Amino acid sequence: MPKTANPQDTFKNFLLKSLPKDEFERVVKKLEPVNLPLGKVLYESGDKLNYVYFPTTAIISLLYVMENGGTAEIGVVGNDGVLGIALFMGGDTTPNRAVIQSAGGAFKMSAKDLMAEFSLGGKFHNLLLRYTQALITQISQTAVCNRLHSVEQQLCRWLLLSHDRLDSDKLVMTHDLISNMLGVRREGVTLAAQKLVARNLIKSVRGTMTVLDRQGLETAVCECYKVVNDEYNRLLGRGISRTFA
Amino acid sequence: MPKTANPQDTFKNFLLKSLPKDEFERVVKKLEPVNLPLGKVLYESGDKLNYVYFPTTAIISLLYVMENGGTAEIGVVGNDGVLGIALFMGGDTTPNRAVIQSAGGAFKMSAKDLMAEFSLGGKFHNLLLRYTQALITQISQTAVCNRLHSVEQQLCRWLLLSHDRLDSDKLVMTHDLISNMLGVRREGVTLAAQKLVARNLIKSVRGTMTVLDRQGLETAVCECYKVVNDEYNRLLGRGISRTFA
DNA sequence: CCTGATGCGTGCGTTGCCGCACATATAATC
DNA sequence: GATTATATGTGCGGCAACGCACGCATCAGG
Repeated sequence: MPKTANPQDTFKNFLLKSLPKDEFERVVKKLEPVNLPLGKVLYESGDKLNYVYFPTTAIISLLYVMENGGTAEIGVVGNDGVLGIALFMGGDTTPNRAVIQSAGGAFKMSAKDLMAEFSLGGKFHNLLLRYTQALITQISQTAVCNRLHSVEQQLCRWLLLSHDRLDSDKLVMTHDLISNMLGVRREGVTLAAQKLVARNLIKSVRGTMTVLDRQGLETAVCECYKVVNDEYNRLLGRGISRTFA
Repeated sequence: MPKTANPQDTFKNFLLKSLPKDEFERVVKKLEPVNLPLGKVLYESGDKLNYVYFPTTAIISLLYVMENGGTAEIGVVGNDGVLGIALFMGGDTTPNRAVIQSAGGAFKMSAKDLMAEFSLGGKFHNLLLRYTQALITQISQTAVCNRLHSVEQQLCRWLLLSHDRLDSDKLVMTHDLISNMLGVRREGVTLAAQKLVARNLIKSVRGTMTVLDRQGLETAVCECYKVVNDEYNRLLGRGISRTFA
């Protein structure tokens, strides 16, 4: 690991943190810290994956971009996991765009190094697959939520997913960007946000949303959030949710 | 493999068919043929997975069941793949229900046997992971489609996904069942079906829908179908689509 | 052949979200 | 502190899908 990196930071990523000592020592040598600014596109649809990313404080959004330019988020990756699962799953591209939803740090690892460690079949292999399974649940539940729930509920879910992956209660994010993630109108997000503000669950001012009442949000959200969270707990042995952290 | 089974049938499943000779010989000994009637529930949400299933002529629907009883399909498994990926991904349960959408045959394999072969890290391991990646794309695109496309487009997609996994052009399926899969009203399916009938793309009579104009359906469907199909092609080296079969 | 069950067609009022237009409010720049 | 860009608030017409209710067609079993 390059001199500038703080080895302590690797522990902010739950996958890396969960590795046994020997594997961790080997993996950490292959990691390179990177800073990821808001809006940066890590992968474009169809790109060859040269690196995978283990976020520490950054949050990455997986988006599908339609032919007509419309977008919809299919999942989100933060300190709970890794971006680039398609690599070890055997494709070397994905049909999705990966964009930084919240600026922050991550560690990147080359495709070659990742595959070398993955093929050893140790805890690393196991953890990556379990994480993938958890991500599948997240994507599945996104599908369900898109089908059956209101914009307001989906906004709650989105806020909680983001909040879980942040240190702060403040999300730097415009209604317009959120609308792109959720695949709804910007006005729809504004309306939904207003309802949450009226219930004193969040604060929403120009470019930032602040979580005021985490528990309240959890009662307002649809069951989808809990389903996903329980799966993360079960599969990765640790809650992502900050409620039970 | 038990005496009753026809070894030839294993080739109807594309994953099994793609195995190299030595691995195939080993795997096929562990397979047991089963007949799967319409509506049978193979896994309930949270069930421990004792078997995985390699469909040959059956089609299995992966459903999420909401607390209020509402359902939505997140993906479909047929002769293109295998039901029970959560097993080798490291969970031993899934939060979804798996139900037979179209009656037919499959081969089942015990969890123990599957894991033994999977852990050898051969082509079997590789194929299962690549298939999982393709399934992830299918689920992702379901999420996108649920968000952005009309019931009519989704019905087209659903019809094509089913048609691809069948020998026949006739789908034994009521509007009511389809509405449960798509997570929409029964009347919505009726309306959408009528529009497709008016365009001479399908026939729809009490309990069966028949594909009349496969190409026409493909022009009517949203891009989601092609995205998924291209990924299956790319990852598994063979089209699922019957257009290019 | 009758009867009940099942599947499909249709109408009606309601709702949630859309697209658009535009007003206002808050930064950022000079 | 005036100007410009960006972010949010609001209103309006339109539409797709919803929930509900009911009628009609088809099928299975006595």
